[in-house]
Amino acid sequence: MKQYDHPLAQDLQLSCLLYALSDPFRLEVVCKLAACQPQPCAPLQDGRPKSSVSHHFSVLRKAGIIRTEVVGVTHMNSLREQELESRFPGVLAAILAVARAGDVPA
Amino acid sequence: MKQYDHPLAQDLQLSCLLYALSDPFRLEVVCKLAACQPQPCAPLQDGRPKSSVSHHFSVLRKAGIIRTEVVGVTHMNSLREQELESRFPGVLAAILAVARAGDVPA
DNA sequence: CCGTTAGTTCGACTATAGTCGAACTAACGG
DNA sequence: CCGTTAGTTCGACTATAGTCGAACTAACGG
Repeated sequence: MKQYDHPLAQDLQLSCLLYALSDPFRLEVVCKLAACQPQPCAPLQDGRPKSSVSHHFSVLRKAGIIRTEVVGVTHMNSLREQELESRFPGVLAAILAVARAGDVPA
Repeated sequence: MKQYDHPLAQDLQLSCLLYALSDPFRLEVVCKLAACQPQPCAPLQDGRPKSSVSHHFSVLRKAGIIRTEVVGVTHMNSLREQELESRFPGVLAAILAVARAGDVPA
């Protein structure tokens, strides 16, 4: 399998970023990635079928939020933090801070 | 017409806020409001039919981003900046800063 | 009162996003 | 090679969001 295409930081759209993060599952994935990078998709599935998970990762990838690298048989995901920070200063950081704070486990 | 109901700051959801701002028209409305508050809906219509505009204002209202007060025959909208800042510190400010920077008129 | 202004609500339509099973693909491991 | 692991792609379905015209509503202004 070839490596993935990732959009250039300069081509990213704020609307797409916000949209991608407005889904609770995707936001959670991003939070978990922020806590532990890089990570394959599997541990983040949270009980969903692989095809759904794959869809969400693809949305995050197209929004420029994550980078996926094929390493052997696993696909390692990481956040494009520096690029996002230079393109959208403060945005991801503020969102992650709030999302983490809301993560109080019941 | 009665005044509107606005959700309490503590009940707001980050996902809803991000979702509301992920629509380019709504983001633009929020930017314009940030520049000039309070403002009625009419000057922000941007050529769309009233029913569409009303829908978008309602989404922003339900997400807790704007407050609408009925003043005579007009409905004055303003951002709930302080409340959003205390509920979601830094989020709106960062998004607005980026959105404004991208507002380079052609 | 009656017209006007400002915006909402309703309903029908369209488009898009998410969901998931099934078939597929790519690379590793023995 | 052949099975396994990890994830993608496809296609069908469902649900939700946005769009807009038409009818409505609330308050003002004369």
